[in-house]
Amino acid sequence: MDAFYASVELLRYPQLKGLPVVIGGGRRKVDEAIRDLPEGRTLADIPVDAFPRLKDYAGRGVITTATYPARQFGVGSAMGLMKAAKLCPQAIILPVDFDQYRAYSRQFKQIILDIAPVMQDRGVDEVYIDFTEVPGGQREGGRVLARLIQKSIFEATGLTCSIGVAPNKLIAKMASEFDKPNGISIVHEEDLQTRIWPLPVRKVNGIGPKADAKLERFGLRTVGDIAAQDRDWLIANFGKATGAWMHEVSWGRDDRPVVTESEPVSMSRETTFDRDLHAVRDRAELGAIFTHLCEKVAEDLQRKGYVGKTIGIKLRYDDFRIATRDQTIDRFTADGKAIRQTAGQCLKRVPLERPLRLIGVRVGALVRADSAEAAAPATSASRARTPPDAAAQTASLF
DNA sequence: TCTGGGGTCCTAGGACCC
DNA sequence: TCTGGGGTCCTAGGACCC
Repeated sequence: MDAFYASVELLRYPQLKGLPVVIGGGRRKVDEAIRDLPEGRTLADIPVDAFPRLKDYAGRGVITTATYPARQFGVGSAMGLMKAAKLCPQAIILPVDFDQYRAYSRQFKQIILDIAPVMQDRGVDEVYIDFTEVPGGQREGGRVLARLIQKSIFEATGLTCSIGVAPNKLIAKMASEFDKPNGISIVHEEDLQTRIWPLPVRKVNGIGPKADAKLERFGLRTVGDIAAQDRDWLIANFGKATGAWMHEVSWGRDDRPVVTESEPVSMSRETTFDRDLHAVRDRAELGAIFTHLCEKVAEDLQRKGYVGKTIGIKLRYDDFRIATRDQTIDRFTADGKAIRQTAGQCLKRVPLERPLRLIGVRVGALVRADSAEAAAPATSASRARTPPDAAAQTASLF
């Protein structure tokens, strides 16, 4: 989907069309500014001048989505609000409304499913679709079906998307970025050298900042540069799995199927504070937030019908380093109090001297609540062990 | 005044078992 | 009298993705 969150916001505030708009996460002030907007006859009647501007509301947080006019200023996803405010102070800022995005997400995915049932979920705004067996899926190399999907989604929602059609997921994903927004790109196997090899390695789904930097150190900038290397050389320098994978990918090879169903592995909740908090000085505030996160995860598990037995915490310190601790208990649970109890034990094992920026709670090793496993006590093989108290002096903090 | 939130997968060491 | 080999599970950290 094209600029998904922002596009959904423009559906309710069409007066913002053509303007630089950014969606920024988790800023209470922005939520309040939107709540306090003057009432128009409809949302579409609220004057543009009444909307909050980035320069007045930038704080701790990042941009999740920017409209195309905002991108003209160099503003983009994952950019800090402070930096974005310098590039485009007059941009309008709106808070994230996940419930709304999820609703549109369900809608566009259902439209696709009705046309092409082999669909893999890739988050709220992206899917893989296997056209192979869809009647008419091969017409004009897939373009006819791609057009039908675009048209159906637009007519039902007013949202646009960009589609890449290719022999596998790897190439299709890259192709989907060739013609944005509202475009269709078809890439054939024989287009590898002309259309894929010139791309920077970072365009490969799975090559992130670290791999990019390492490849750069070897002077490898493009996908073609990787393809020109010996498979054995890649393995020698990047490891058995990664090296072999890079070799396959650079030659456009990918045999992963489109997976239509999968079970969740973990569920978590985390929050970044408005200001850094200290385990001792801000103990009460932290404790309340921590308990609340445990309750939220428990609600999530119960609503979706899962139980888990590995409870974990995550801390982000003021210096951005991350610490995680987890503990596996001997019964599956989705109970807030049980989660809080074990998460509290985890907290005792982690250093709490530095100010904290974020705290999170996670439940993993999930099974469906109605499964046989969920009811059974731990087997001897998976018997939980109690880890030692590594930071006993902080034991009383929570 | 840098840098969200919710995920998956991989690696590597250690415990433990047969 | 020197301690093999294979397997699973658990834990911590890290890379990456949307």
